[in-house]
Amino acid sequence: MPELPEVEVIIRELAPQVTGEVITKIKPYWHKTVVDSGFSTHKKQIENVTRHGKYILFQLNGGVIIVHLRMTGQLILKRSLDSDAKHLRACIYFDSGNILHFYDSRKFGRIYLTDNPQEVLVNTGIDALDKDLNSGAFINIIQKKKGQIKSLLLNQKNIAGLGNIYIDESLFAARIHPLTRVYQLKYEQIEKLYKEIQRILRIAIKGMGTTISDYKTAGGGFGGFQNQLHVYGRADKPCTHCGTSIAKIRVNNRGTHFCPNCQPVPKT
DNA sequence: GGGATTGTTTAAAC
DNA sequence: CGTTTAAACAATCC
Repeated sequence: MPELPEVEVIIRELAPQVTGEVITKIKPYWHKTVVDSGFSTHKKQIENVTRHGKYILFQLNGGVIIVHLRMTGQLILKRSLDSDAKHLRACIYFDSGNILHFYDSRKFGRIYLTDNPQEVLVNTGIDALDKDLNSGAFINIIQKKKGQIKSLLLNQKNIAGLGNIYIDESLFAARIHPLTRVYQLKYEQIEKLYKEIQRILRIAIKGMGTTISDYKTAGGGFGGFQNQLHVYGRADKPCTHCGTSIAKIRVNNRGTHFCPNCQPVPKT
Protein backbone atom coordinates (compact mmCIF):
# COMPACT_ATOMS: atom_id res chain seq x y z
CA MET A 1 0.00 0.00 0.00
CA PRO A 2 1.98 2.94 -1.22
CA GLU A 3 1.94 5.99 1.03
CA LEU A 4 4.27 8.98 1.03
CA PRO A 5 7.57 7.11 1.60
CA GLU A 6 6.88 4.54 -1.11
CA VAL A 7 5.92 7.24 -3.59
CA GLU A 8 9.02 9.24 -2.66
CA VAL A 9 11.26 6.22 -3.26
CA ILE A 10 9.66 5.67 -6.65
CA ILE A 11 10.10 9.24 -7.88
CA ARG A 12 13.70 9.41 -6.67
CA GLU A 13 14.48 6.30 -8.65
CA LEU A 14 12.43 7.32 -11.67
CA ALA A 15 13.33 10.99 -12.02
CA PRO A 16 16.90 10.61 -13.30
CA GLN A 17 15.80 7.87 -15.68
CA VAL A 18 12.87 9.56 -17.38
CA THR A 19 13.60 13.28 -17.15
CA GLY A 20 14.18 14.53 -20.67
CA GLU A 21 12.39 11.57 -22.25
CA VAL A 22 9.97 12.29 -25.08
CA ILE A 23 6.67 10.44 -25.01
CA THR A 24 5.58 8.70 -28.17
CA LYS A 25 2.32 7.24 -26.89
CA ILE A 26 0.35 6.16 -23.86
CA LYS A 27 -1.44 2.87 -24.24
CA PRO A 28 -4.21 1.87 -21.80
CA TYR A 29 -5.07 -1.79 -21.24
CA TRP A 30 -7.97 -1.12 -18.88
CA HIS A 31 -10.61 1.41 -19.77
CA LYS A 32 -10.74 3.16 -16.41
CA THR A 33 -7.03 3.48 -15.73
CA VAL A 34 -6.19 6.47 -17.91
CA VAL A 35 -8.33 9.55 -17.32
CA ASP A 36 -7.81 11.89 -20.25
CA SER A 37 -9.06 15.45 -20.07
CA GLY A 38 -8.51 15.73 -23.78
CA PHE A 39 -4.96 16.79 -24.44
CA SER A 40 -2.30 14.95 -26.34
CA THR A 41 0.92 13.71 -24.77
CA HIS A 42 2.41 12.90 -28.16
CA LYS A 43 6.01 14.16 -28.43
CA LYS A 44 5.75 15.94 -25.11
CA GLN A 45 8.94 15.97 -23.07
CA ILE A 46 9.19 15.19 -19.36
CA GLU A 47 10.69 18.21 -17.60
CA ASN A 48 10.67 16.89 -14.05
CA VAL A 49 9.15 14.30 -11.72
CA THR A 50 7.73 15.42 -8.40
CA ARG A 51 5.32 14.31 -5.73
CA HIS A 52 2.51 15.85 -3.74
CA GLY A 53 1.19 13.61 -1.00
CA LYS A 54 0.67 10.27 -2.71
CA TYR A 55 0.34 11.75 -6.18
CA ILE A 56 3.20 11.45 -8.68
CA LEU A 57 3.49 14.35 -11.13
CA PHE A 58 5.31 14.19 -14.45
CA GLN A 59 5.61 17.79 -15.57
CA LEU A 60 5.65 18.02 -19.35
CA ASN A 61 6.43 20.89 -21.64
CA GLY A 62 2.70 21.52 -21.73
CA GLY A 63 0.42 19.58 -19.41
CA VAL A 64 1.03 17.13 -16.59
CA ILE A 65 0.72 13.38 -16.13
CA ILE A 66 -0.49 12.61 -12.62
CA VAL A 67 -0.35 9.06 -11.29
CA HIS A 68 -2.05 7.74 -8.16
CA LEU A 69 -1.13 4.15 -7.24
CA ARG A 70 -4.00 3.74 -4.77
CA MET A 71 -3.72 0.28 -3.16
CA THR A 72 -1.87 -1.98 -5.56
CA GLY A 73 -0.40 0.21 -8.30
CA GLN A 74 3.18 -0.29 -9.45
CA LEU A 75 5.18 1.97 -11.75
CA ILE A 76 8.13 0.12 -13.25
CA LEU A 77 10.48 1.21 -16.01
CA LYS A 78 11.62 -1.47 -18.46
CA ARG A 79 13.76 -1.56 -21.58
CA SER A 80 11.12 -3.38 -23.60
CA LEU A 81 7.45 -4.29 -23.42
CA ASP A 82 6.44 -6.82 -20.78
CA SER A 83 3.87 -8.20 -23.19
CA ASP A 84 2.07 -10.96 -21.33
CA ALA A 85 2.39 -9.49 -17.85
CA LYS A 86 -0.46 -9.98 -15.42
CA HIS A 87 -2.31 -6.87 -14.24
CA LEU A 88 -0.62 -4.56 -16.73
CA ARG A 89 -3.04 -1.61 -17.05
CA ALA A 90 -1.16 0.96 -19.09
CA CYS A 91 2.17 1.74 -20.72
CA ILE A 92 3.93 5.02 -21.41
CA TYR A 93 6.25 4.68 -24.39
CA PHE A 94 9.37 6.84 -24.75
CA ASP A 95 11.34 7.53 -27.92
CA SER A 96 14.44 6.05 -26.28
CA GLY A 97 12.68 2.70 -26.44
CA ASN A 98 12.13 2.50 -22.69
CA ILE A 99 8.60 1.81 -21.51
CA LEU A 100 7.08 2.81 -18.21
CA HIS A 101 4.74 0.01 -17.06
CA PHE A 102 1.75 0.61 -14.82
CA TYR A 103 0.63 -2.57 -13.06
CA ASP A 104 -2.42 -2.58 -10.80
CA SER A 105 -4.10 -5.82 -9.78
CA ARG A 106 -7.14 -4.16 -8.22
CA LYS A 107 -7.53 -1.51 -10.88
CA PHE A 108 -8.03 1.34 -8.40
CA GLY A 109 -5.00 3.32 -9.54
CA ARG A 110 -5.33 6.18 -12.02
CA ILE A 111 -3.27 8.05 -14.58
CA TYR A 112 -4.60 11.54 -15.18
CA LEU A 113 -3.66 13.54 -18.26
CA THR A 114 -4.41 17.17 -17.60
CA ASP A 115 -3.41 20.74 -18.33
CA ASN A 116 -4.49 21.81 -14.88
CA PRO A 117 -3.12 19.69 -12.00
CA GLN A 118 -5.26 21.62 -9.54
CA GLU A 119 -8.40 19.87 -10.70
CA VAL A 120 -6.84 16.55 -9.70
CA LEU A 121 -5.23 17.79 -6.47
CA VAL A 122 -8.21 19.83 -5.32
CA ASN A 123 -8.74 17.83 -2.13
CA THR A 124 -5.08 17.64 -1.24
CA GLY A 125 -3.53 19.73 1.54
CA ILE A 126 0.08 20.55 2.38
CA ASP A 127 2.53 17.69 1.92
CA ALA A 128 3.62 15.99 5.14
CA LEU A 129 7.29 16.62 4.31
CA ASP A 130 6.83 20.14 2.95
CA LYS A 131 9.48 22.34 4.55
CA ASP A 132 6.77 24.89 5.33
CA LEU A 133 5.04 22.31 7.52
CA ASN A 134 7.04 23.01 10.64
CA SER A 135 5.93 22.15 14.13
CA GLY A 136 3.89 25.34 14.52
CA ALA A 137 2.12 24.95 11.19
CA PHE A 138 1.27 21.33 11.99
CA ILE A 139 -0.19 22.24 15.35
CA ASN A 140 -2.18 25.03 13.71
CA ILE A 141 -3.81 22.64 11.27
CA ILE A 142 -4.55 19.97 13.87
CA GLN A 143 -5.80 22.21 16.64
CA LYS A 144 -8.43 23.80 14.43
CA LYS A 145 -10.14 20.43 14.08
CA LYS A 146 -12.35 18.58 16.50
CA GLY A 147 -12.41 14.95 15.45
CA GLN A 148 -10.45 11.86 16.35
CA ILE A 149 -6.74 12.21 15.69
CA LYS A 150 -6.46 9.24 13.35
CA SER A 151 -9.36 10.46 11.21
CA LEU A 152 -7.75 13.86 10.87
CA LEU A 153 -4.46 12.37 9.77
CA LEU A 154 -6.17 10.12 7.22
CA ASN A 155 -7.87 13.12 5.62
CA GLN A 156 -5.54 14.23 2.82
CA LYS A 157 -7.11 17.66 2.84
CA ASN A 158 -5.48 18.37 6.20
CA ILE A 159 -2.07 16.89 5.51
CA ALA A 160 -1.21 14.95 2.37
CA GLY A 161 0.78 11.74 2.23
CA LEU A 162 -0.04 9.82 5.40
CA GLY A 163 -1.92 6.54 5.19
CA ASN A 164 -2.97 3.72 7.44
CA ILE A 165 0.44 2.20 8.09
CA TYR A 166 2.40 5.32 8.96
CA ILE A 167 -0.41 6.86 10.98
CA ASP A 168 -0.62 3.78 13.21
CA GLU A 169 3.15 3.77 13.58
CA SER A 170 3.37 7.50 14.33
CA LEU A 171 0.61 7.39 16.93
CA PHE A 172 2.33 4.47 18.63
CA ALA A 173 5.65 6.31 18.68
CA ALA A 174 3.94 9.40 20.11
CA ARG A 175 2.04 7.28 22.66
CA ILE A 176 -1.32 8.60 21.52
CA HIS A 177 -4.49 6.49 21.28
CA PRO A 178 -5.95 6.68 17.74
CA LEU A 179 -9.40 7.71 19.02
CA THR A 180 -8.09 10.65 21.04
CA ARG A 181 -9.86 13.88 20.18
CA VAL A 182 -7.79 16.94 19.47
CA TYR A 183 -9.02 18.90 22.50
CA GLN A 184 -7.83 16.06 24.72
CA LEU A 185 -4.27 16.47 23.49
CA LYS A 186 -1.76 18.68 25.20
CA TYR A 187 0.34 21.02 23.09
CA GLU A 188 3.41 18.93 23.85
CA GLN A 189 1.69 15.78 22.62
CA ILE A 190 0.87 17.29 19.24
CA GLU A 191 4.42 18.53 19.00
CA LYS A 192 5.66 15.03 19.80
CA LEU A 193 3.33 13.58 17.16
CA TYR A 194 4.71 16.01 14.59
CA LYS A 195 8.27 14.97 15.37
CA GLU A 196 7.46 11.25 15.23
CA ILE A 197 5.69 11.60 11.88
CA GLN A 198 8.71 13.38 10.43
CA ARG A 199 11.10 10.84 11.91
CA ILE A 200 9.18 7.79 10.78
CA LEU A 201 8.59 9.05 7.24
CA ARG A 202 12.29 9.74 6.85
CA ILE A 203 13.34 6.36 8.23
CA ALA A 204 10.83 4.64 5.97
CA ILE A 205 12.22 6.44 2.91
CA LYS A 206 15.72 5.36 3.92
CA GLY A 207 14.42 1.80 4.23
CA MET A 208 12.97 2.07 0.70
CA GLY A 209 9.38 1.93 1.90
CA THR A 210 7.18 -0.84 3.22
CA THR A 211 6.32 -3.90 1.16
CA ILE A 212 3.29 -5.66 2.61
CA SER A 213 1.99 -7.24 -0.55
CA ASP A 214 2.33 -5.38 -3.83
CA TYR A 215 4.58 -2.38 -3.42
CA LYS A 216 7.75 -2.33 -5.48
CA THR A 217 10.20 0.42 -6.30
CA ALA A 218 10.46 1.72 -9.87
CA GLY A 219 13.28 -0.74 -10.48
CA GLY A 220 11.17 -3.62 -9.20
CA GLY A 221 12.85 -3.88 -5.79
CA PHE A 222 11.21 -4.48 -2.44
CA GLY A 223 10.95 -2.15 0.53
CA GLY A 224 12.51 -2.86 3.90
CA PHE A 225 10.49 -0.88 6.43
CA GLN A 226 8.02 -3.75 7.02
CA ASN A 227 10.68 -5.18 9.32
CA GLN A 228 10.59 -2.06 11.48
CA LEU A 229 6.84 -1.91 12.11
CA HIS A 230 5.82 -1.80 15.76
CA VAL A 231 2.02 -2.03 15.54
CA TYR A 232 0.76 -2.28 11.96
CA GLY A 233 -0.04 -5.89 11.11
CA ARG A 234 0.98 -7.03 14.60
CA ALA A 235 -2.43 -7.62 16.20
CA ASP A 236 -2.25 -9.98 19.20
CA LYS A 237 1.55 -9.91 19.14
CA PRO A 238 3.50 -8.47 22.06
CA CYS A 239 4.21 -4.76 22.11
CA THR A 240 7.88 -4.14 21.37
CA HIS A 241 7.99 -1.69 24.24
CA CYS A 242 6.01 -3.30 27.06
CA GLY A 243 4.92 -6.76 25.93
CA THR A 244 1.18 -6.09 26.06
CA SER A 245 -0.82 -7.66 23.20
CA ILE A 246 -1.32 -5.22 20.34
CA ALA A 247 -5.02 -4.44 19.88
CA LYS A 248 -6.85 -4.06 16.58
CA ILE A 249 -9.99 -1.98 16.18
CA ARG A 250 -11.65 -0.17 13.32
CA VAL A 251 -11.41 3.60 12.90
CA ASN A 252 -13.08 5.14 9.86
CA ASN A 253 -13.60 1.55 8.82
CA ARG A 254 -9.82 1.02 8.66
CA GLY A 255 -7.88 -1.60 10.52
CA THR A 256 -6.23 0.27 13.37
CA HIS A 257 -3.45 -1.13 15.52
CA PHE A 258 -2.25 0.18 18.87
CA CYS A 259 -0.85 -0.86 22.24
CA PRO A 260 -3.53 -0.54 24.96
CA ASN A 261 -0.84 0.03 27.57
CA CYS A 262 1.48 2.47 25.80
CA GLN A 263 -1.39 4.34 24.16
CA PRO A 264 -3.99 4.63 26.92
CA VAL A 265 -7.64 5.35 26.18
CA PRO A 266 -8.15 9.11 26.29
CA LYS A 267 -9.95 10.56 29.29
CA THR A 268 -13.31 11.99 28.35
C1' DG B 1 -17.38 -17.67 -1.37
C1' DG B 2 -17.13 -14.59 2.50
C1' DG B 3 -14.05 -11.51 4.46
C1' DA B 4 -10.25 -8.50 4.38
C1' DT B 5 -7.70 -4.93 2.15
C1' DT B 6 -7.36 1.13 1.75
C1' DG B 7 -7.66 5.91 -0.44
C1' DT B 8 -10.99 9.00 -1.89
C1' DT B 9 -15.50 10.75 -2.62
C1' DT B 10 -20.18 11.29 -1.62
C1' DA B 11 -24.05 11.19 1.58
C1' DA B 12 -25.86 11.70 5.89
C1' DA B 13 -25.88 13.28 10.54
C1' DC B 14 -24.88 16.43 13.98
C1' DC C 1 -23.81 25.85 7.57
C1' DG C 2 -19.72 24.10 8.72
C1' DT C 3 -17.92 20.11 10.59
C1' DT C 4 -17.73 15.36 11.47
C1' DT C 5 -19.07 10.63 10.84
C1' DA C 6 -20.68 6.86 8.07
C1' DA C 7 -21.15 4.56 3.97
C1' DA C 8 -20.14 3.64 -0.78
C1' DC C 9 -17.05 2.49 -4.22
C1' DA C 10 -13.15 0.96 -6.70
C1' DA C 11 -11.91 -4.89 -7.67
C1' DT C 12 -9.13 -8.68 -6.39
C1' DC C 13 -6.97 -12.31 -3.67
C1' DC C 14 -6.97 -16.19 -0.53
